[in-house]
Amino acid sequence: MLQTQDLTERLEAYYPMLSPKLKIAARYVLDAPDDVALSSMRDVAARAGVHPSTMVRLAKQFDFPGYAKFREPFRARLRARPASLTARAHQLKTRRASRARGGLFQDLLEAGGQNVTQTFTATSADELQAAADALAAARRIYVVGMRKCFPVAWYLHYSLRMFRQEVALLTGVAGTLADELRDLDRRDAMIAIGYDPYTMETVQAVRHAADVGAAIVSISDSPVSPIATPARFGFVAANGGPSFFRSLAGAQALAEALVAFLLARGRRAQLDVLAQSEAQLVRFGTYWPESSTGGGS
Amino acid sequence: MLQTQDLTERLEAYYPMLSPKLKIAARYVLDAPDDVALSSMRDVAARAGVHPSTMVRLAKQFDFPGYAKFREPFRARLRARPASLTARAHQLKTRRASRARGGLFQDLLEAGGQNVTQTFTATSADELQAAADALAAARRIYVVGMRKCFPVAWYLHYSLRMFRQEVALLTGVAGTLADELRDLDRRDAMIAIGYDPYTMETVQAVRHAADVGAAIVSISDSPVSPIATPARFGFVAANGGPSFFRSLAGAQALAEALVAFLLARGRRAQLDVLAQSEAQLVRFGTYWPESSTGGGS
DNA sequence: GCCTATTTGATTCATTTGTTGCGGACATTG
DNA sequence: CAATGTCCGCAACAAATGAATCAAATAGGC
Repeated sequence: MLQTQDLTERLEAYYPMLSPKLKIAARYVLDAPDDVALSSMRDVAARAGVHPSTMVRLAKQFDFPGYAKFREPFRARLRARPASLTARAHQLKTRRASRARGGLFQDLLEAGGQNVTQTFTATSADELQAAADALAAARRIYVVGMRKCFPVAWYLHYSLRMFRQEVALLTGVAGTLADELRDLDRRDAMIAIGYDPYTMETVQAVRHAADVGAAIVSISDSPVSPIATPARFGFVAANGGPSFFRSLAGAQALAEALVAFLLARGRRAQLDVLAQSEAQLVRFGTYWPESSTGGGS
Repeated sequence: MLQTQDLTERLEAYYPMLSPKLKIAARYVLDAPDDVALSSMRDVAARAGVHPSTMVRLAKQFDFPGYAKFREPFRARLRARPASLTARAHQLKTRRASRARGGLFQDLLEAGGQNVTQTFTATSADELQAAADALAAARRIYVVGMRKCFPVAWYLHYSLRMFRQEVALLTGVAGTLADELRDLDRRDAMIAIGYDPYTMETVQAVRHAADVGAAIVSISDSPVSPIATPARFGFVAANGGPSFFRSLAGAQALAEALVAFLLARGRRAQLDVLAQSEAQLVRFGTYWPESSTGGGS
C-alpha cells in the first residue's frame, strides 16, 4: 500500500535524519510533487539542484527498489484527480452562467452522487456475495420489474443472458404474467425490482415466487416494502432527488454490482461464454463497424 | 499558446476526417487525456489498441513536430491543478485502504459515485437547458437506444410519456425500425443513447434523423462517437468500472437530469398532466394498494 | 595526525522512448 | 488490369532515461 499520503508523510517525518543533499532532494519533492510525477528524474534533479544519483538514493532510502517505483504514487495521485478538478471548474462556471437553473443542476449533481454512494453504504459485500451465490445455484433466474423499474430489469436480463442461458424477463405483455410464471418452482430464483408505488404485477410475482419457495433477491426503496418482505435477500437503493421522478441510478448501480459479483464468482468458463456472445454479435453485424475496442458491453 | 482545450477541440473537430486507426487513437486521447500526460507513448498506444507509429502520425496530423510536443499540453493541464484538490484525492485514497476482501465492492462503490459525478461535471447546466428547450419545441420526440442502452431509452420514454403525448420509443421490433422512423421530419427531435460498441440500428436512426434535419440529443461515451457527431446536443456519460459490462448509472443520471430540466421548464400545466396520469394509474388499480404516498414515480 | 564510515559526484551500462524509413496491404482511379 | 495513392505495421535507429559501479570527498572518532 504505497499511497502518496504515506509517502509524503514519511518524507516529512524522516526529513531531519536525512543527509544534506537528500534533504534538498526531499524538500523539492515535497514542494513540487507534480513535477516528480510529470518530469524525468534528471530534470527533477536539475531543478532541485541535485545530482541525478541523489534522486535514486532518496528513493532507496525509503525502501523503494528504484526511482521508478518511487514516482508511481505521485503519478497515481494525478490520475485519481479527474472528477475533482473539472468538477470545480465546471461548477464555478455553471454557477456564474445561470444561477436560476444552476440550482437545479447543483441539486441533481449532489443527489446523483449521493444516491449511488448511499446505496452502496447501505449494502454489504457479504450480502451481495450471498445473493450472487444463490443466483448462481438457481436453475433459472426470473427477472421482474415493471413500469419505471423496467430499465433495471431489462439491464439484469440483458447482462445475465450474455453469460447464462436460463434467464427469463417477465414483462406481463398482453396480460400473460401468470403464463410466464408457470414453470417457476423452488429450484429457481427471482430478482424483483420495485419502488413505491409498487406495481401490482411485481408484487404478485414476488408473492407467487415466495409461495413456491424460490429464492428471491429484491431491489426496492425500503426494507419493509411488499417486494422486500418476502425476499430472501433484500437490497435497498436510495432514490432521492429534486425531480418528481425518483432516481433509478441507485438501483441501476446496485444491479450492476450484482452482475459484477455474479461474474466475478464464475470461473474462466463464464468469461469464455461472454467472449463468444460478443464475437457472435460482431459476426452478426450487430455493431457499427468503426467501434474501436469491440470489448466490454 | 497551445492549451489542451484548443487541442481537444481540434481533435473533436477534425475527428471525422481522420483515418480509421487515427480515429481510434484520437478517440482514446480524448477519452483518457490524463493517460497521455502520464504514460509513455508506447503504453498509451497499447492501451488504445494501436501501433506506436500511429500516435506519432496523430501528432503530426495536428501540426506537431512530434509526439513529445503533442503531449505537452496534456501535461500542462495537469500541472495547472489547484492545490485544494489534494485533500479530496487523499480522502479517496485512504478509503481504499482496506481492500483485501471487499476489493471488488470498493471498486464498484468508487466507480459508481465517480461515474455519476464525472458525468455531471462534464456537462453544463446551459447545455442541458438548451437541449431541454429543443425537446420542448419539438413536435414529437423519438427515443432510441438498443441492447445495453435500452434501459435508458425506456426510462426516457416512460417518464416523458407521463406528461407529454407525442413520444415514441424506437425498438426495431421485428425489423420495423425503418417503419417506426417513417414520419420523422425536421420538426421532430430524437434522443439517442449508445455506448461503444454502437448498435447498428441506433447509428442508422441517428443518421436518418440528421438527414431529415431533426434535432438530435445524444448520450454516449465519447464526444466523437458515431452517435454524438451528427447530434446537435452531445452529452458524454462516464461508464468506467471494474466489471466487464460498462456502467449505465452515468447515462441514467444524465437522462434523469434531462427529464428534470424538461419538467422544470414547463408550467403548471405539465405538472397537472402528470398528476392526472398518476391518478388514472391509481384508478386503474395499477399499483399495490398499501403504497404509502401514492405520489412520485 | 590517521583510520573508518558515510556521503557525494562521475562514469558507464542496459532499457526504454520517440522517431524514421521501408515495404506490404488496400482501395481508388484511369 | 495496371497504376496510383493512402494507410498501416514492422524493424531499426539515436537519444533519453533510470540504475549500477566506482572513486573522490567529507565528517567524525580515536
